[in-house]
Amino acid sequence: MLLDAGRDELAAVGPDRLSLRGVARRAGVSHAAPAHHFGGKTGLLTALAAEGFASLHAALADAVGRADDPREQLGALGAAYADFAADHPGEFELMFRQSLIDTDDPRYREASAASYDVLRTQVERLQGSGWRESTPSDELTTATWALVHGLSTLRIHGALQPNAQGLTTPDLVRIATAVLD
Amino acid sequence: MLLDAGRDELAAVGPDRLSLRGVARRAGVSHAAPAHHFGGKTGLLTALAAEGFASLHAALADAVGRADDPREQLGALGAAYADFAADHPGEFELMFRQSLIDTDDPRYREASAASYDVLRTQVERLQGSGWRESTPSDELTTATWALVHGLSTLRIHGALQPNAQGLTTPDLVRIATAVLD
DNA sequence: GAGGTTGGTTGACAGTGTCAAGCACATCCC
DNA sequence: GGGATGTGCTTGACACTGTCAACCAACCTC
Repeated sequence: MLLDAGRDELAAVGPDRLSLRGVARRAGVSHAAPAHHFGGKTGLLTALAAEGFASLHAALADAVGRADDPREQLGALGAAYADFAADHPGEFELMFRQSLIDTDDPRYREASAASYDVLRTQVERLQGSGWRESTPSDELTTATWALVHGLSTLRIHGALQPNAQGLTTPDLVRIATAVLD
Repeated sequence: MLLDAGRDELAAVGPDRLSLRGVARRAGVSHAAPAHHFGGKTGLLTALAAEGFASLHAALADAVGRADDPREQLGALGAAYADFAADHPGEFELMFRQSLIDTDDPRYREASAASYDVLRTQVERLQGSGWRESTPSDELTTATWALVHGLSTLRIHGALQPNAQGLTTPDLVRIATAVLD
């Protein structure tokens, strides 16, 4: 499958160095087959990004299901997000590179919105039990997402904080919950 | 100046589509001059990223100087960070793309560490006056940076939250301080 | 004035995305 | 059965890219 080859190439070299011809070599097809099938490089990358959001969505939904207490569920969500970013850095980076993908693609929009909804629902559930009731839920969702997203990306890029490279996912969750409580 | 042309090209097309030959055309020199001068594409991009961190550092230091109250200073820091990201999205994106630059470059390391130090100093000053005393200062700095960084990048990419496109910098600061207080 | 350093130029090379043209093969319609 | 229509892919070309070796013209230093 061409998408599998693309995912492998993405994991191997990252979104910047991914080439259609490399994907074609990996899949054992001619150099122009990927572009033909997906309409161009943007098409393949968009499909991979949408697939990435679908995987993230599955991981988030799974994380929510594993915990009982709403507060633990939110922590599990954050942990799943950070783990996904660390385990699939190529896909994760691609998912937010609007210069490489077509953000108007319906499958991409749908997949990213579904992930967002998992978090929003969880934040609203937690607010329903009294947590930060006075903050508008969309703003609180944005802040939560930004915090987890920022921690995840800064850990991947690892450029800024001198000590951030060694942070484990439980460390990140602890830092985030300390701020959010 | 070759760096000026690089900065212009970065602002015009972004880090992904920047080409050395485009920079050369803009500067009116031969196609190989930029690579010759900076040792390769990575060299030019690293120089631009370091320059970007120097600009960010200047903006942050300036923001701290404009306010009196330590809490207001932290808000001003966040606003300056978000404004920088919004005003120079190409440079900002490049500064965190470790696949495009040489993160071991001493000037890059120094410039990014200087920006981080401004925030760390401010967080410690605020903790000295009683704010979140029990949280380790490096973790609190990391969380603050991650929150502001996440808000800034998500606003630039604008992909996730349905409503995040219209958020102004004061909105972001309000959201961040509501969470951090 | 010789020798080196600095800051370029020119021309080539392999690799890239894209596109038009074609080709094999399956499926449908009669 | 026999075309017609599509689908999935190949082939070959094109312009563009980063990199590299070779060369060159100042300029400074001794």
